[in-house]
Amino acid sequence: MSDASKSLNFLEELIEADLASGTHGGRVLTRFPPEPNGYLHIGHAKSICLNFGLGLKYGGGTNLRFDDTNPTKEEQEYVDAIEADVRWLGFDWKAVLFASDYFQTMYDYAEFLITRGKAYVCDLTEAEIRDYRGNFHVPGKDSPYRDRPVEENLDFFRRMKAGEFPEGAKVLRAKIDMQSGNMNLRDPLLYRIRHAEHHRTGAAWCLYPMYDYAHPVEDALEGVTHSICTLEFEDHRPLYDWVLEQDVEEQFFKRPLPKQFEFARLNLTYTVMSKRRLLELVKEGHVKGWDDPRMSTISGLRRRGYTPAAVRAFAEKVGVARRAALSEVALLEGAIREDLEKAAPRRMAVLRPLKVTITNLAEGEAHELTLANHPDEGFGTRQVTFTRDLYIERDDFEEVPPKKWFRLAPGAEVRLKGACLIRCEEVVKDASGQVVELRCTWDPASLGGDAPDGRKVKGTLHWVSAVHAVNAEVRLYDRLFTAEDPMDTPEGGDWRASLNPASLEVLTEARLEPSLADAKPGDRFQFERLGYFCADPDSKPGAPVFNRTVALKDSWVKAEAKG
RNA sequence: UGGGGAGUAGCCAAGUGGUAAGGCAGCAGGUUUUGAUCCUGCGUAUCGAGGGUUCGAAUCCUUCCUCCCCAACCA
Repeated sequence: MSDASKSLNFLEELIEADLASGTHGGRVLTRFPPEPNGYLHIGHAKSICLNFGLGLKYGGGTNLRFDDTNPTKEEQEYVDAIEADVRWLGFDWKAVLFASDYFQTMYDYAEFLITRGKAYVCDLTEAEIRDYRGNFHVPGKDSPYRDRPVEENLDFFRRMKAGEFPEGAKVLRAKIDMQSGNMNLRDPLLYRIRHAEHHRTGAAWCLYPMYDYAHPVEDALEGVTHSICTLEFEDHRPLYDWVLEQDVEEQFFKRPLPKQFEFARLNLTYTVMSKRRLLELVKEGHVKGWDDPRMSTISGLRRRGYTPAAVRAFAEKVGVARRAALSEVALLEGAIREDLEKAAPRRMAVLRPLKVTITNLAEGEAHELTLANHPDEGFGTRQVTFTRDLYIERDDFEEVPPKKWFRLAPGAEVRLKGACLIRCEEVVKDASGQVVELRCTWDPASLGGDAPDGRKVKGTLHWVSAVHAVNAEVRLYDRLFTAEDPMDTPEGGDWRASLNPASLEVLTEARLEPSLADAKPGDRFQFERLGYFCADPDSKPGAPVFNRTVALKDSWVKAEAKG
């Protein structure tokens, strides 16, 4: 994948500069630090590919570290799902670690900060703290507890740990600068009391560290060299550095200290990308679950039929930079088409069946045909049966064909893929005028696909034999939102307003060629002329359910639209 | 009336003073038993705007404009 001519992104440049100057002794260690409070989405996939990619490229590896510092939100279920998603994407971590692994060290370092007069126990209420903090235009004012003596701070902090105080009664704060223009430096909270069961440490602690304190400590303890996060943490960088730099005698952290770098998070058109919004979609029933194929979650993409390689290729194509960007889903769709074009075996499937009778073929007469599984002969062949009763796609027939119509129409001749040429002789309608059957004749001389007399047909249709076909459910997905940026709502608007009511269409009458009868969940195919499809976990032997991953590009719809 | 960032074609994104890579999308044509794939060709990008420095500026200086992030005991 790495082409010598390919330019480096800014993080690779930074790392190579550090490597050249020997800043970290030639070492590179990155980390991917999810909070186990939800499922990973395509935005996380970008971060995973970035962090693990860098770890791989520069030989140092990457830690998977769960930032489990808030027991009220985190669960083991999410830990398991996140590990599975990272593995599915194809990455291997150097170690699986947890912020909770460091709770004792973090506590010890906090006592150290207190001892050095760098942190204090504050008794202000939550509302008071907010009030004292000021705002963008008004500087904060010092807490009345700011100059509490060291011994008193230590005593209170230990008693906080011992569980003597209720939640909210006291917090530990860094003593930095209540006047700072950077709100993060106005004596940020380091610890808060939570009498809650933690998914890993149980009831061992009732004191939990805040992200801004925990994160740099974790990175330093693990020897992370480049701590890569998204742009919104930019203003937190001075605090990240402050926390580590208080260790002046280097008792806690080895040098050099890790450094934080920020990149722009991924945004995709026609979708939402925050855990909170995704959770709302699930809870409010707009989708069927975290792994609904319309979701931008990794589990959703997987169920939709995306391959890990396609997601990785997408992450590579979208690039890394520091400017907030909104990437087009078309890039993601292009990535999966590109991968599946090479990898997916071809099959014939009729989504909306229209009956075709070959009138000059005897009842019971059958021709066994051999079809290639892929343009690449290495994929081998399979047998299908051509009989008198067939189904073709309803969309492939027009009673009054538009200009440049290559498909079937009264009197028109087309090729049935891998079979023969047929001509439409008669259109049968029901009482309501609906076309219910096409009576056609075939040219026996064209068996195999071409007419010996050299006459050409422009259209080739996919088809299945009625008696041999297996019935299936096929789910067609469209974008979940109709707005490019659902979050960019007009004044007072709700992002849900642009939810696409037609994002899912379930087809229950699809007919598939028999080789698809026992498709296993996760099996991917190209249904000729339609798109790429993936067998859903809802499939049963003999009763497959397919999800459309992405449709094939279709220049006919454009030509038709233009007239 | 604070602090921190960012502005290069429809969307991403290289470029780090020497005269604007690449990908995606789009358009046109060719091949084709998938209107797919594949192949070929196609973009005057006022490099956010003005001013300046320089033989030479997307790159340096300056003024201005626009957009994003920050006021959880979330991460």
